[in-house]
Amino acid sequence: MPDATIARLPQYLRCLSQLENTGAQTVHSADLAGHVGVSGAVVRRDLSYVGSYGTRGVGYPVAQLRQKVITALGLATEHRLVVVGIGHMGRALAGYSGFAERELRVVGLFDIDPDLIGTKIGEASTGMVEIQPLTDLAAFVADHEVRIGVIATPAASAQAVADLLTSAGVTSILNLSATHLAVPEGVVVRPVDLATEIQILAVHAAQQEVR
Amino acid sequence: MPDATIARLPQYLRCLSQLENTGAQTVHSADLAGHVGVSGAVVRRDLSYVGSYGTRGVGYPVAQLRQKVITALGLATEHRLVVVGIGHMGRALAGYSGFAERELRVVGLFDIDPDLIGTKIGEASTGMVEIQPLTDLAAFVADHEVRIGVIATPAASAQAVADLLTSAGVTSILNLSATHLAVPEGVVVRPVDLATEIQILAVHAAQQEVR
DNA sequence: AACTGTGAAGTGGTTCACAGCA
DNA sequence: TGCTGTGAACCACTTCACAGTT
Repeated sequence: MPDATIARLPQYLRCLSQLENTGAQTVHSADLAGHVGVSGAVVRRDLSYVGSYGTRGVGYPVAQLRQKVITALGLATEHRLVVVGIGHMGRALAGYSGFAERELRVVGLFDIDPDLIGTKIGEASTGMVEIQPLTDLAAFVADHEVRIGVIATPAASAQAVADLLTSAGVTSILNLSATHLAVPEGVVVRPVDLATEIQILAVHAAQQEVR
Repeated sequence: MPDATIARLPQYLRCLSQLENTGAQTVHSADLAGHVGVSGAVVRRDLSYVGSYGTRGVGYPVAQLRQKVITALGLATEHRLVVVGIGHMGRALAGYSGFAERELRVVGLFDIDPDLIGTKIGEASTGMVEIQPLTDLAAFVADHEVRIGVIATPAASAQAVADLLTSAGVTSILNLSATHLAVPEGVVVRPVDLATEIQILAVHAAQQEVR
């Protein structure tokens, strides 16, 4: 299943949940497409990956489809993750309420700054988490069988953190640190750099200016 | 020029700047490739977009190449941007020191919360910026000819903010709000949703678990 | 008649592999 | 000999278009 499809499934899911609440029985690919901002063809292709069983001439059964998407996304089980580097970005993640509905649970927060250790952050409803010293990271990850780590540290410490995470058993890393990370075979890293995203926009804007 | 290439150019640039400081005259595609984590072929292809003039058998002249990359990225002129929605994410952006070296300048911060209005945030070195009420957004964008906007509001208000931005002249939007935005023709939106990124990692991790 | 499911074509980007040049 | 520049193959995803099904 393409990453692009995985990225769209949660959006379909949100629509499907709303539809189920309103009591709708079926939904057309075009309806979902409209809400998510893609074409009907994309929706049908995406749903074919989750093992779709719509009815030609009718549409998709809302409830069953919703269940299919839920299992495809692995929302049956909770996914534990740790966040390393509790600056503004780390805080934003720790307090992000959107994680709950995706069964993503921030179970550990880590930072090297002694002043931060012991502080509890996050939403009271979704559970506060205490910031722990970086030295406890490896043991914590191993003990709690965490497989997902977020690196929100400055670039200089990112590689060291990645080494810690991977050696402790993390297989998936979200890298917010704007550096390339070297990781062992089998570990998947997704880099996200907001400065780069804006840079791309700036180049587009500059081109538009010329035209 | 592909977006993927634009995204890599700043990374090459960082290497080139370092190399220039160390006094290196030339650099091989393989050297840059190693630092950025791609193949030499990608580097050469990318550099061909910026109008490369390396020497076969020798490599690229560091100083000239650096200049070429700088102009390709439009770093000659400063790009002004506004951030709407000053939660943790908005704060992270406002205070992000990496913007300076890319000539990205946060000139306006906006929020709807009256308690935040007037607060100044950002790094003292790169310039503090005061949070203004959302009602002043359109006028500010038009007056200061801002072309780039970042939406870091909750999903519910994102579309309204996008409408405000585009009608005031913004042509490029970074959408951190996890919703699809409908915008006029010609406006480019880049969606970034950290929850979705982690979701993709979670699906990969789950698959790995099974294997 | 209406809408799904999917081959087939198209698109954007990466990789290969090698000719071209110092 | 060594490294660049690039056509051509390749791959992943999107779009088209239409046959298939109720």
